[in-house]
Amino acid sequence: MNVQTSNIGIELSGVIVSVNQFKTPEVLVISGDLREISLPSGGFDPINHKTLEIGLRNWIVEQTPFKPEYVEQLYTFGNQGRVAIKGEDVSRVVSVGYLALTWRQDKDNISKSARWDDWYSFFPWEDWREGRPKIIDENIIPALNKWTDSIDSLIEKKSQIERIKVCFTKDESKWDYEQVLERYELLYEARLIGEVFVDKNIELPDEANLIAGSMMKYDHRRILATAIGRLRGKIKYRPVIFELMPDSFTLLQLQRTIEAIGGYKLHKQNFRRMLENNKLVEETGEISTKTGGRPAALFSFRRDVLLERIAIGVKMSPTS
Amino acid sequence: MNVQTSNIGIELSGVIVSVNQFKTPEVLVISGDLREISLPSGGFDPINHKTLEIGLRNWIVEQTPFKPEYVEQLYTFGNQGRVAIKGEDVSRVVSVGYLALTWRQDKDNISKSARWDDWYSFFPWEDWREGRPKIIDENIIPALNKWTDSIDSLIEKKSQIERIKVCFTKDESKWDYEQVLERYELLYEARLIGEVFVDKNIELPDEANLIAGSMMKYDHRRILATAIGRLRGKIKYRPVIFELMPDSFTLLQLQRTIEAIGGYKLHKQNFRRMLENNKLVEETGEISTKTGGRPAALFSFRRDVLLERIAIGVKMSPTS
DNA sequence: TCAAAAGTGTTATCCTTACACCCATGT
DNA sequence: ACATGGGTGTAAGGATAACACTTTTGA
Repeated sequence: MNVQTSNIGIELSGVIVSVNQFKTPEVLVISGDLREISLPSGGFDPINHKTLEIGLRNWIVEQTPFKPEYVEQLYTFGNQGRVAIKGEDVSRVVSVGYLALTWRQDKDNISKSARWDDWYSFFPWEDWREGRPKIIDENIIPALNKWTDSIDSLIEKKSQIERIKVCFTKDESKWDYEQVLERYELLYEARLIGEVFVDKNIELPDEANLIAGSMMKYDHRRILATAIGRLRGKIKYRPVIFELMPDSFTLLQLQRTIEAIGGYKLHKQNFRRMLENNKLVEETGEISTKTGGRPAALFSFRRDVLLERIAIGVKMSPTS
Repeated sequence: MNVQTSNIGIELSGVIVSVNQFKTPEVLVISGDLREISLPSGGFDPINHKTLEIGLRNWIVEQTPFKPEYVEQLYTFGNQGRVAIKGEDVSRVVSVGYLALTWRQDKDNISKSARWDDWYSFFPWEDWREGRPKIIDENIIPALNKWTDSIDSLIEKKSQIERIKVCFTKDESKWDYEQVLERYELLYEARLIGEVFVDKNIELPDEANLIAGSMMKYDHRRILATAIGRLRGKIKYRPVIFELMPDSFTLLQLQRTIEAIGGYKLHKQNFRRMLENNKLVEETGEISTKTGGRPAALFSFRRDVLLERIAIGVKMSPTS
């Protein structure tokens, strides 16, 4: 068998997601010595890890006070940038990214090195809940235009302008909320993502951080972008959203959680009608008085739908 | 960085798909010495392969007379079963699966070791175009029942029976065409998939091949199952189907190709209306007289949709 | 009394699904 | 003439998207 067995390292990284107070989508990060932010991660150990997923779970338990239930593989990255130097060996690192979902009650940070960060701090252009983010037209588009201006090849220039139009369209109705990775890659190529300079061993310009969100170590921000895009797509056809909810919740809490993930607002009545049509939730009979207004009926997820029709999710187009 | 850099091998495998004569979904396979069937594959070489995908493409070009354009990563498998022995080293093999789509005209096999196989020869229970496959009720269900009968734990037995009900439901309207991998895994656990015996180093019972389709080497059939499920899901929301079509085609040819992938028949008028609604195709103005009946208008894919609205695909529920 | 959230009514439009029938060509 | 595939009309039912308004609580 033609399989190379040395000079390759496999890193397992987990994007652990939780929505804080049904409002802020957060990701569990490790902050290192130099204020570097990274995902919980570690090498795959073929002797002690029966499977890749078990390996990842081990690292999460070791590095954080969390033990997620729902875990799904995202993507395997084998980019050139990632090289590990160990003694004399120069080895490539292949990175397997995972997505984990969990609900949590406490809103505090949870240990010295691990904490929860708003994922939009890494992708400020992805949160459209309060309308089109200003950063897009004030910073990103001008910087992208400056970049395309500097491209010599006319064909190349035209195709990049087209790409910008698709990724950051002016027409709000055409914004594709799932293209998180595509937008990240575009900004990366345009050198607006700070990680480019680290990857290429160039000095970091001052503006880099300002324009395009907080940096992460290695390719972890790329993995996070993949996770957000995947999750946004998945809630539309699989009922994964309930992994992020407590056992019982009000309908508005559910709506706000979906909005936090999707990055856009939903229409209340239509959202509730959709829930009814798909029979996704059922009343528990209890009532919550702590919602800040009129007391709300509490609902819980109908676990049966997992068995009945699997192709059910939260299909909703953005509306306010 | 805690990344293990030895005793791991990465294998790249490609599921190269083409639909023969708008009818038979086929996968490019390599047949080895002992009539073993495998996917085009090889090890990731961190020195010569810039990225995983480039590595895979290299192997495909080396092992087959094909050069696919559309390539997408499927999943990374790190199962225990896969162990490589090289000299004294015992190493784990992690397997990165890819899906490639291509159109081809010739219906013949293409070289001594590489050939096209109907993918349903590996998954005969997945082709519902002529109704519910007989193999399900005649072989699979009885064998699965025999298996659950032999389970001691009552809880375990109940949960496996539930799983069978979901995977191989009697209610045709609830058959989930995308759950190809889930059904494969169930059959694997029930020991109806021949590969189990190879993986566990047990002698192969005679019936194994008969019940549950042709075998493949290593975990290649699992990768193929993943590919089929992914492709079936993807054509519903991305216009990937056109990667499998020639530049111009009749509407029935397009319909038959989708049916081949999906494993079920579509309703002609509704299918055409959907194409119109989504503006997926446009008339070329030409007419084909070689279709066997009344001459048909030829259509081509409207490439613009890739730029316009990306969330367009072929959403169709099964109907005859 | 007012802010904040809960909860209900209605309508136009579009998509889905399901009917069934006629048309043009080659053999 | 008939088999084969090409191509169209119509209608019921349901989902979507957009309107706005009333109700109940806590501060």
